Amino acid sequence: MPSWPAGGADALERELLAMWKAEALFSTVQARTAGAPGYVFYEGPPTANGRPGIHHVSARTIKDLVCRYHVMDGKRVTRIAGWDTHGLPVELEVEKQLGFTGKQDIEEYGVAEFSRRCLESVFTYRDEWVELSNRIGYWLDYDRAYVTCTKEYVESVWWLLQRLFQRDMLYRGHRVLPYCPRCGTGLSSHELAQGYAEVRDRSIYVTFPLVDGSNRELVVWTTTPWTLPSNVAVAVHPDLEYAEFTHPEHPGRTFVAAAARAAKMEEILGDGTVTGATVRGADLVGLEYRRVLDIVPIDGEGRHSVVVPGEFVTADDGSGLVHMAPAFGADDYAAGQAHGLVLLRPVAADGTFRGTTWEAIEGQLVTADGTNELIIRRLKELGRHLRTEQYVHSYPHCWRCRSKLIYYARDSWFVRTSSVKERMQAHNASVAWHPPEVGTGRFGEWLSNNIDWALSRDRYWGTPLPIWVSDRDPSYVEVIGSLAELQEKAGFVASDDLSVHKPWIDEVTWPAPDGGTMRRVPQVIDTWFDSGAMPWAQWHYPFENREEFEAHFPADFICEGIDQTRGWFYSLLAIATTAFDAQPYRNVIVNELVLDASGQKMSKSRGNVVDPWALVARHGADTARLYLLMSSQVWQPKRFDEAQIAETAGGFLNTLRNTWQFFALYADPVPDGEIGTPTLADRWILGRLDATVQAVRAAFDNYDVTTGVRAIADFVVDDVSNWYVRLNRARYWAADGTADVAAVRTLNEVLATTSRLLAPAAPFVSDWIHRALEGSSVHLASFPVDQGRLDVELDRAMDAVRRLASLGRAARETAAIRVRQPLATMRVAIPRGISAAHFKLLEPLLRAETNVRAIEVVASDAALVRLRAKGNFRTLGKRFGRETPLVASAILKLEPDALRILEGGGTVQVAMPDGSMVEVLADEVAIEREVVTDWPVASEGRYVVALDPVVTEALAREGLARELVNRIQRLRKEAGYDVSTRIVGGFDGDPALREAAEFHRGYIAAETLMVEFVVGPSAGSWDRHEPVAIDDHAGALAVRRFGDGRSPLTEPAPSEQP
RNA sequence: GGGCCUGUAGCUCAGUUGGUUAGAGCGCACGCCUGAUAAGCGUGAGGUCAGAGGUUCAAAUCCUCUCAGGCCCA
Repeated sequence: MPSWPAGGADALERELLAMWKAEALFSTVQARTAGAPGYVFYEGPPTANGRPGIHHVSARTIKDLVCRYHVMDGKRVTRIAGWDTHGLPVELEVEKQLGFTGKQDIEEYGVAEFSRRCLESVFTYRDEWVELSNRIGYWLDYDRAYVTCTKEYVESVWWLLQRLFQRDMLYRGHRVLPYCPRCGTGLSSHELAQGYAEVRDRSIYVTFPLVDGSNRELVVWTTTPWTLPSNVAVAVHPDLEYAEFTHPEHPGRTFVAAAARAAKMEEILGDGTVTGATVRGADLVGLEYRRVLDIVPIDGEGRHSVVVPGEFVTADDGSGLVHMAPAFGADDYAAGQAHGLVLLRPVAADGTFRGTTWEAIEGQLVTADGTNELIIRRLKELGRHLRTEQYVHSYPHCWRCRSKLIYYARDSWFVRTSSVKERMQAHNASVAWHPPEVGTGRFGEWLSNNIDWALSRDRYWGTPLPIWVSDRDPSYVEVIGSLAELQEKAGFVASDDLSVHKPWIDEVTWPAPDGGTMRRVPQVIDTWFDSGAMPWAQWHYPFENREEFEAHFPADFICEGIDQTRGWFYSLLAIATTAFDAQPYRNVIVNELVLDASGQKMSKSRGNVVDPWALVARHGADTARLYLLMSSQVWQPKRFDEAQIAETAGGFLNTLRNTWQFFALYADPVPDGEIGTPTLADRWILGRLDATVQAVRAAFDNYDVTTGVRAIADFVVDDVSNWYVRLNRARYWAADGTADVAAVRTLNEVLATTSRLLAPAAPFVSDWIHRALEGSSVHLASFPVDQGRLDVELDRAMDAVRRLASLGRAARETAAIRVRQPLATMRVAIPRGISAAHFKLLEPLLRAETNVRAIEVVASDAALVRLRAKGNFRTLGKRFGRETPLVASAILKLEPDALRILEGGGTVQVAMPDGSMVEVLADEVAIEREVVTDWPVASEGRYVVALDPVVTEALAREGLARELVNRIQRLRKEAGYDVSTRIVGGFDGDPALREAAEFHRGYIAAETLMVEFVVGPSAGSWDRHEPVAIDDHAGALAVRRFGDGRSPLTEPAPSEQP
């Protein structure tokens, strides 16, 4: 049998990778399952212009496990790689290379060349992604990977968009969007989420004088002074109380603010503030005021300088009166729509003031500190400024360039997702989320607050919106759904992937029916739409591969990080629902973040990022995979502690390797022929194996990968290595040189089946073992099936034996009697559920483990045992409720006769404190045995052992003999003998030791492969000759090889062993 | 401010529908084994189940609040 590769896990895994490559193993597996029933997996496309990190290893390990499991279970699993290639990250990377700072640079540089560079940049790290995935054993088909920027992919996306338009799911509108002035683009909410940061801003209180003839002034609070020139209304809550405040320092002025903000007003105006009459917000609605900064001409239609009602107004902060600039806030825009307000937009696309009558502020960036400064100073000059406060809040920033975002009304195209909200919720309800709370919680919440998907982006490198509009009548719109249509309308032929992108696609025009020209709208679409379109677009559906698409929709399984809640999880569902009212995926595993050892998020700035390559090189991919799978549930944030890797996953693999090495050492070659008679232990371990198979299958079927992998590890460590192999070692090195056939075959099966169980989780080491044992790759094997060999009675009995052995050792420890010293008797008590017959069969094993001559199971009638009754609260509670403790304490007082009745299944009466009698049933009482003895005792639950501590002369002699064996073995080792070296031994010592040696000479000789054993003074040359001290006995031992030509000894034949 | 998750031994984690004395691995201490040996095994110590209330005969488990950490959203 092959020997375990030297050089650690890395060497073993690289050897296998080379083998897999040479064998084309992945394509072989795929080909073999081609005709099998399908199990559909979707790979979420990564953006390959960033490097893969440890969390990608985590997600890919889970994906790989589930896919491998289903393949081994006889399914066809298509595993197509995908690359997300569009979007702002790509553009920004190119901008960085070129030293650009904004869209103007791109325009000047030329969009054509810019797009070319984006295409090049997209695959910067593709090789690293492929290599790392490959290195960790993640199998994907890269040959037909879907790439979102190919003309085929784009065509499928266009087809989907056309379908949405036909279904009235795509429309043009305005929306106030978070907008990055530097990048010149609106951000989607999922992008927005990534850029919140604590900032300190100035907030100001300003006053708007009413023009109703009173001297009242509205107190308005804003955190964005730059929006004040665009103010057209003030919102009040119609049900809120507003009060008039006056102060001697402001003679003749009356300030209006929410009554609930009185304390704030006093803080602003100072001590002596007088609170006057109150009025409901509804009564303020409709009042007009004088504009505070009259620097923007009002040219549009609509109302302005008016008080409007708003349900969103609160009195939690500010003044309870909210300034409205409809172009620069979502609430503001909605209020503008509702109340017919004019839309003032004195800000250009680059975020600077444009079109004001105030020269100083023209061209200033609205988010710049100096701009606010200017405005505040002017407000002070106008006497409208009341107060400036520091205001610390969480404010959105551009997730890439860190610029402060502004909210800005833009022309946009939307997907009408809100109209199918209930359908999305219904589809979501039938998704099996792991863990479930993501589906009901985070994702469910997100869906229930759904708003229309703002689809368009004012950028360059993305799937162009396939919408052409007449330049004469903007209401005439055509949405293109295929390249063929474009060819028909405009003679356009897509020459390459770039040709369907900006700027080339923008050159495609055709005459409009109204006499104008059909020109494409300038926008591209949200990259998330690309990835969410992959179920269709990866097949170039519907232009090709219709059968493939139909066979691969919906997905049985996807797995991504929690950050995809608003990303891919949503875009898949939104597209499937709006376009087809279909559910796109059935089972989802959501994996959480990988944190560093102290629970901090990994980030480049913290410098705590784990390099996956270095990690794999140090520990091996299997170890890394197992650690990520085992250490905690994959949907919990994982503290990544490298020290823990070696402890958890490494420990398990170490045990597995040792077990293998033990097997290879003694069981080579695996004997042919009939298996012979399996021992109880063989039957037991095969039963455990089947139970493990069942547990692992149940866990994997339920997408609980952690529990499944843990079950394998527990089986290998506890059942196989620590118990089965340890107890059966002697069967492998039988004296005649041939190992016990049943033992070898059993362990062979256990290891081979274990390697198949483990293959989805740890594909390298499992394959190595499987090849060594079976001569074929584990990845071509079937996932094990439970063969029903679990004998529950035997299993329980063995479990009892293991517990009792442990207790026996504990009892020895308390009595300070070492295990080598045989003892006469151990009394044990076991729970009623253990089959006596099976226990009896296993008794020799327990005797050997605890080194006792006899085991007595104490029965209920044994004098040494006292029966004690305890209430079984679980059953008692159901029947007696409040009375439970009373009944339980009455049960404690039951007499032995009553207990025997209960043990036999009968019922008895117990006396309650009030003198009444109640009947209790057998299953309401737990009978415990207490060993009444002065022997050393150890117990755990209902398991009890008591050891007879008396060491008789014979036992002492035997103990000494065992000690001698032990010392001779050590000498053999020191002398460097092979395990099969026959030896000659010599011993002399005090009378007790000599007697023990003589008496047990046969036993000693057999244990140590001793051909001759000289007891008493002897001469001659020895390889080793050393004094021994056993307790207070002293002697000397010597060994040498037998038959090495040295002087013969004249010893009588060994005596028979007693 | 809202939503979700987490808090159990020094560390990492289990803990079923509430039920008798809350478990494991690692680490630690002590010991065993020496034919798996640059391995293996055992025993032991170690816990106010984050805290406070509540429901219940009975709470790590259910409810409420508080505290701490994380994520997401405003």
